[in-house]
Amino acid sequence: MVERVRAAATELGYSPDVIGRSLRMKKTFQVAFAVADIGNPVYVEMMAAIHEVLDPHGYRVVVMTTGDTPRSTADLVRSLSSGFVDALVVSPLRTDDELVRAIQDSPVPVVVIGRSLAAYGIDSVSTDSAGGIGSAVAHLLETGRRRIGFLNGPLDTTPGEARQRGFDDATAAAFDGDRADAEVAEDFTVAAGTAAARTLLARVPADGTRLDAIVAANDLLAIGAIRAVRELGLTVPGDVAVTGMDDTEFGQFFEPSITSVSLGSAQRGRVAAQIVLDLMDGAEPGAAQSLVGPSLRVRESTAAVEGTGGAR
Amino acid sequence: MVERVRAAATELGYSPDVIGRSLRMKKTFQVAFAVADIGNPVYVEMMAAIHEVLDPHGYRVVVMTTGDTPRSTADLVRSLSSGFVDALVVSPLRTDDELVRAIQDSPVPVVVIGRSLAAYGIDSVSTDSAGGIGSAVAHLLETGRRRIGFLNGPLDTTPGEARQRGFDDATAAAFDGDRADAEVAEDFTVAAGTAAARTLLARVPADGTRLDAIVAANDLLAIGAIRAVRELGLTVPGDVAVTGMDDTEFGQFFEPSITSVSLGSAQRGRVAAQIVLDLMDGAEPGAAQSLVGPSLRVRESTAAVEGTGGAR
DNA sequence: CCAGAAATCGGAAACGTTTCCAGTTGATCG
DNA sequence: CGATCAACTGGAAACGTTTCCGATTTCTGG
Repeated sequence: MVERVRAAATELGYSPDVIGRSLRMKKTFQVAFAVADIGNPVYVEMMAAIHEVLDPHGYRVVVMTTGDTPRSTADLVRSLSSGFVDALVVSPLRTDDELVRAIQDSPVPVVVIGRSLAAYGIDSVSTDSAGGIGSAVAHLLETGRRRIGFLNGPLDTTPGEARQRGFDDATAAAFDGDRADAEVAEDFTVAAGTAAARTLLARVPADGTRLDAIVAANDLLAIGAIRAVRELGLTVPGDVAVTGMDDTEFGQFFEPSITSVSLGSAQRGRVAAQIVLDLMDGAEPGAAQSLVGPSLRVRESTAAVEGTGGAR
Repeated sequence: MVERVRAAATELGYSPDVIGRSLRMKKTFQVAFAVADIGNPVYVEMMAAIHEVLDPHGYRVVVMTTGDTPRSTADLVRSLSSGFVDALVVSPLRTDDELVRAIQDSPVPVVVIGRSLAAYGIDSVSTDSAGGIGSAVAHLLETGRRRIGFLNGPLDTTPGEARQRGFDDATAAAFDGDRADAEVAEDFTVAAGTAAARTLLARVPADGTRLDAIVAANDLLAIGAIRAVRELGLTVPGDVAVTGMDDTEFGQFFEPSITSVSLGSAQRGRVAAQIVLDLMDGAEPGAAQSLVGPSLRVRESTAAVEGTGGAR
């Protein structure tokens, strides 16, 4: 009997109404993914990974944009109380008390991708971007570079802040912060990177040593840096080595291909999605704290220079 | 009184339950966007544009992946009958009768981005990618190129088929198809582009004229082509001019920056979203047929060569 | 001051599903 | 053959909202 009904159901093209079902079951089978800028390749990668994990479990992914203030992100988190999703994955650019409180008060599970909020009992997936910058610096020193410039994005963002700390720590450890110089670009774009890199390259330090390496806080800034280097008639990696961060397709296909620190965006997305599934399955909130380690992908833009060791 | 209630509502952080509301109003305030590969920059751009248009009207965007067969896309369209969205925007790689029928039978408005389905009474937003290829060919001829190769992706896809037709038409019109040669890459990627471009460049035509221009069916293939050209010790645009299609950020920042035919992905997304809004507002289905024209963005990769006119 | 109209208000139905319970049927064992 | 128990079946309640309708109150004009 039951199979005859099933047969008839498929025959007639009947599928149960999701809304009635949701109302009764108090479950929407939807998960929201919220970021400031859905065009950013890093977030696209995360979204694709989240979708990939959640889809087989019957969950749909709803895209939301947060705006770039913690305030608007908090508003969005509060709007979850209207009950259109079963959980939220959010990657905020900046975090403040209001946002933390909104997340803590959320009626549905929330997982944060970005900085660890373990201290507040919030499930989060973080990465060690500071350490990633450190590994880029180490790689440059190992391949014979002597004087390193840092091209960062805005310092009042979570990534900008962490990466700055990473650079300062790494250069302090290596040579007391000497032979290191930093410059902040307007934002994480190629154009801003070119502008800031020009400033960085124009500076002549006291001891007269020229920059022979630039660590950029993401791949777009790295491309900007390469442009600025070439404007001066210098070559990459011959005169100046350049590293990026995020390991985007962009950087892989650029010429020269760009040495980049992968922060495992797809992996972070997958992990966050898995935590969300566990949470909806009744796991203890605030218990999941995951760290996805950075890994350096060495490519052409930091090739050691024959003979001279890369310094001049 | 009503305002006191409103005040109390915000005070207590109350927001009406979306599900109950949807059940009663028979409206979910959600629109689905379905494509085969959400990682593709073109689709990302569309999605961002759709989101941008729909968000202010209170609609959420749900991401779906179709798989790349018309069959799985049709299944997805049929699944709309469960009523989780108010409308669908879909951009199928391939179209067949089953898909057309599924769309016609859909209980909610569907807008197709891709090939025009006006003949079937389906609202669609299309572009003239064939004409776009034509304008690339024309530009190359105007800047003195003499022998043109075409680097296409799979011919059994809607874009691949249209672009091939565009190239054949344009070269037939210009010189009876002489001095033109085509090669099909495995798919629309850099690696496949490099491989196919090698084959293309290796061919020595009867009259001995070497290729001095390559028209690629998208920007990734164009980058692949540039790699293959450089492998032979030739330069772009000096020896060989290269054009791409889609006008991605990728191509803009590549060196040389790539001349590309913009198909207005963002614009197509916006238009589709607007049609969806009209349809949900009671507009006549099947009436909206929009064409977003291609436009050539000339950049470094097709710069005319001084003196020689680019031919050798 | 009253009749009628307008505005306001409260209650009930409806949306489509799942879940629960009571009632019925069928089977098994004493 | 009868009693007990299991399995199955059908009906009703519940989920949270909006909408509709009738009833009550308020307002307006004669």
